[in-house]
Amino acid sequence: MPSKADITKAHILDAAAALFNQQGYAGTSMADLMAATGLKKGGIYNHFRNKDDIALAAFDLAVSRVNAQFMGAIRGQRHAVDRLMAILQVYRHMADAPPIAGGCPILNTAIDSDDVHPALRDRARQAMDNWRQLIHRIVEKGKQRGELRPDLDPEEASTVIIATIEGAVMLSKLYGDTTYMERTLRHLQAYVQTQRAQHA
Amino acid sequence: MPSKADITKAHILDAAAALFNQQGYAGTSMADLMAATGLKKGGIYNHFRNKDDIALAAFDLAVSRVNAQFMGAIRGQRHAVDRLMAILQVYRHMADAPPIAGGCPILNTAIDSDDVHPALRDRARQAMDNWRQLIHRIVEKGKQRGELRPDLDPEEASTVIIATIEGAVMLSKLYGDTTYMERTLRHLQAYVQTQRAQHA
Amino acid sequence: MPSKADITKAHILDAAAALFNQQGYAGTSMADLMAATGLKKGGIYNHFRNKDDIALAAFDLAVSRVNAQFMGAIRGQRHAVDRLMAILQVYRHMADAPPIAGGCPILNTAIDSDDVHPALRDRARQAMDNWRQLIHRIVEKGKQRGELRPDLDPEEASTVIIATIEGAVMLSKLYGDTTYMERTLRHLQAYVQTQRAQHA
Amino acid sequence: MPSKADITKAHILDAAAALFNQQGYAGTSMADLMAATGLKKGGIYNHFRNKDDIALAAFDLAVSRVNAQFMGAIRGQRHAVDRLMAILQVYRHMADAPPIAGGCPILNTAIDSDDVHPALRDRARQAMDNWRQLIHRIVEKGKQRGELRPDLDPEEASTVIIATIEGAVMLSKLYGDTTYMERTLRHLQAYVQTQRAQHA
DNA sequence: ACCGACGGGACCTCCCGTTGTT
DNA sequence: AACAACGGGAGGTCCCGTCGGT
Repeated sequence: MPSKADITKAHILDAAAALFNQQGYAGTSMADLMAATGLKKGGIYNHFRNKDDIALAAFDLAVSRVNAQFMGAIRGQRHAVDRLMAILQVYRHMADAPPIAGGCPILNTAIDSDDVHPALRDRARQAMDNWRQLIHRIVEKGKQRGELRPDLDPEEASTVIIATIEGAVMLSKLYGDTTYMERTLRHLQAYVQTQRAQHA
Repeated sequence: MPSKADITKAHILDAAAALFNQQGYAGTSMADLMAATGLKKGGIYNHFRNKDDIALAAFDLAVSRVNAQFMGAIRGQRHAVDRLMAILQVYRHMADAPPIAGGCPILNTAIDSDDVHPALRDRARQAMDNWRQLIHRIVEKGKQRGELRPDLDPEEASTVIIATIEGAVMLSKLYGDTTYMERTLRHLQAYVQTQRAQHA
Repeated sequence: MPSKADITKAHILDAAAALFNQQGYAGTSMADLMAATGLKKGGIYNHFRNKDDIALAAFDLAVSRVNAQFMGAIRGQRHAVDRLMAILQVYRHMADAPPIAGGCPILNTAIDSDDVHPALRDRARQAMDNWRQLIHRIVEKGKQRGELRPDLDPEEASTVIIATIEGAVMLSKLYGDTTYMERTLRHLQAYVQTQRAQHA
Repeated sequence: MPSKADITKAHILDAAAALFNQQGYAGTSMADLMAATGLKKGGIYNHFRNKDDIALAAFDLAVSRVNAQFMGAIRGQRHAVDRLMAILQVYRHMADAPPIAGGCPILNTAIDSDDVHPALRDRARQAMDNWRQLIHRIVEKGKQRGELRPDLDPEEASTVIIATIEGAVMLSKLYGDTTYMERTLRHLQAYVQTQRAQHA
């Protein structure tokens, strides 16, 4: 049973997540937040200590939205290859119903916060760690189960997959054209299939 | 014979390129530029109309620095595979002597300017176009010469290579660890080698 | 029941009306307003969007102050000649208790805004229209009632009276000497008396 | 034989007179002057110590232009009434070929400088004195010669004529409509004719 | 005699955060 | 819990004037 405070706080974070993800930390003002939430300054500062506080919580919300998509996608899949393919599939349809406006929050925050906002950068690192470990575990477990080639390095697999996806997210966003994402996903799908263990 | 104005302007752009690339457009203030250049506002505004003007010129400078590295790297190479490998090699040693502080200016500007600064975003698009076409031409010519597999799609190759590199730049920067770049480069090198045409 | 905001806003406009009327639009800075109101920038910008907004509202206030004097003066008078004389009388005693420091706001704004500030100039036109119509109506009604000569042109009468008064305001202000105003009023009073209808 | 310095100085003053007369002292920047003259800052400051210096000299130039029109108009006239009518006539055709853009420089400067720029205000006073004395002398001499009514007060005549004209200048400028000037001139011409001495 | 480069400061506006009030 | 009012400062831009060069 959410209290009124929780509802307002969630409402603020919902708007803040979109704004910060699109405009960046320095590019988003409290006035932007006031306009987006319909609240006045006092109404916002009742729930957060300062702009930093909002940005950090909004980042967490944005990441959790994206993660929810991953979790939903891999839930039904048991085989490591299927799980990896499911993750890739998430990005194929992300343009249609994005979990958060403005592209990948981890990528955005990593670029935006670097050299500027250590607290945010640490959050971005942590979120990236979680994502890397998600893929890492899938690969590790797939190897144990004999679903993936035994010589596949989980570190390299997770790094390559994530790097390629993030680069594709950037390209598609920069051009406003999902073609770049699709080309990249095709490549990654082929790569993943290549890692499938060969049955004797 | 560069005039004093040219020297000062170059000095401003040198500082601005580093600042904007690290802190972003909104995150960089004219006061930052004053501190970095040692000039006062009057001295800076004598050479540029406004902050936008500086940011755009600084971006061009940063991109030209990176491009210069590419051009130098592929100059000695004739074979398409060698040329692509040379480009990858540039990123292997980029951490040691970066052409510009703060990482890839195209990536940074693409993320920073999106939804916020159309003029900068257009510059980023244009710079990205140039880079894509560089790789595209190498692949195209390589196919014509029979150096690369005839079924290799130049669009996909350029997209995949760039996306993966940019993602790796982001990862290495986020963690302050070149391991991610190295892993990714290893993967890309293998990918490029795979595209080499098989002689009968 | 005026809210605190209304009081502060009125306080700002009171100071702004005097400042703009004396120093002009370009000659009055927000720092001047801060000093005159005792408020800081945040306090002022909470009530007005920008300097223009303040200047326009301050002009309206200044004009309304002057108009109030006219209305009070002609209230007790029924005869057209008496009404016109009452208006002239207002200027006779204006130096003792000016409704607004700095002289006639319409004159000041007309000169100050011309070729420079279209919005202010339009306000000045509108205020001048109101004033002209006030005199115009007095003359028109006086003719209908047979109080004024039937050959008197209301347009010319209002134009001449206003032009002469404004010129006198300028002269008296320029020299800091009400003699010029008094001479002019004497002339206008004689002019008005001349327009009285001759009874058979 | 004007030196090059004189030519440049006159060129600057020519532009400055128009700018200051239209935009006022505070509303005119050195950058405006640079754009209008085609000179750079150094070129202007070679001939004037500062902005004040330019404004004062430009005002003198503007006034001398207007005065030249008066002098030319009354030169051919010997009778006092004819001379006064000639002065009025100057304003009738001023809209067609104004001696200086922006209206009467004395009026503009009187309003613009009041409460703000004592040096400029003193110049405006002095220019106004000259003008008043011009009319004063015409009236005085006209009375001595028996051309004007012996009971006409030169002080009142000059004050009324000037005040009315200046008010009309303001009205015509404010509305961008010479009708107001024409109505007022008609009134003043009738007034002047009334002052003609009655021959026995 | 004119231009070029620059200092140092004022300009208006917007910023984030705090306080008092309802 | 929300708003209204405000402080104090930083934001980018433009200002006037100086000085070295040519």
